[in-house]
Amino acid sequence: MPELPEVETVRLGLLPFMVGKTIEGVEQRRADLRFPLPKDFAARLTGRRIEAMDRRAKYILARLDEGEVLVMHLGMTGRFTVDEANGAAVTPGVFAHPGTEGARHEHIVFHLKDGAAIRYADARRFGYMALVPESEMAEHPLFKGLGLEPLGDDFTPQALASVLAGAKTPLKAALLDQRRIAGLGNIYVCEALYAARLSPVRLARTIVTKDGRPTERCVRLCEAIKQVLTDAIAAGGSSLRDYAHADGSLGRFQYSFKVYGREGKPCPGDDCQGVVKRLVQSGRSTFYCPSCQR
DNA sequence: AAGAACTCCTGTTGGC
DNA sequence: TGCCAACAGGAGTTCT
Repeated sequence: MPELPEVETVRLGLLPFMVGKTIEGVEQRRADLRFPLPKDFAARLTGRRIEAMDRRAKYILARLDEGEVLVMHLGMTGRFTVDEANGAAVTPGVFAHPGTEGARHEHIVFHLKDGAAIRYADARRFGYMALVPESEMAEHPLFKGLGLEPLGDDFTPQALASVLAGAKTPLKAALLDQRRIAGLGNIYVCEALYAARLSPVRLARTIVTKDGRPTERCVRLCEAIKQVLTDAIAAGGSSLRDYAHADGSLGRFQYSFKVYGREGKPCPGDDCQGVVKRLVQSGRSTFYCPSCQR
């Protein structure tokens, strides 16, 4: 569920509570999430100090002293809440659920030495955590095949062209493929394609020249991806099912959706009379305007 | 070997 | 109101 902007929002929210802190203990309430949790997970974390928290694609990376990295992926329903040392509860991100709803699926709690607790709940358990030595990150299966970082300096029209060149798959599927670009999900692919006025059905290779150079469409798409993600992060990400409970810590970008979830509504384009259409591509909903996205 | 379909799991929603 | 199918922000595995 969380895509890059939501993961980034969660990371920023956790940052002040976790960086520089030492883990006093870990409650692990089940052996696995999507995958088995690391062997001796709690023991290996206990006593470690969190030196930094970074993000790669949709992964949050907590860099620990002694050289390991705690890798966290939220899957579809992963969410963190923080019990502050002073007893207040904070939700650093966009996935707050009111009341006690989340407690049933609370699988992991990190207790910090300063008294704070970082709680991880995940109803569907598509999230996962791993412990990877810093030196093995680049070669680790989770990261080895990961594609371009869309907000990185090296995400250029040429770089985008190079990962789309020759791809016979529709643009929608290509942009969801984390081996090409890492961090986009269903919402932001739809929104970026709309912003670039490109059809999700168009074959990816058709925005790359025969010799692998970006076409004007590819340049537009590159810009659109960066813009949509940047705007979404600035808005604190998107909160869908829980947006009605907005309390200031929830994302606001859902109010800026142009096409996502807007089937049957008029295209928001200034001089477009089109209607937003929904179709299914590789089992996922795609929303787009057939009139102005070509 | 690329690309699409299936799969994991639980909760919510919309249509009858 | 109740029931149930469809669907949900992801992505690894298995098929074709």
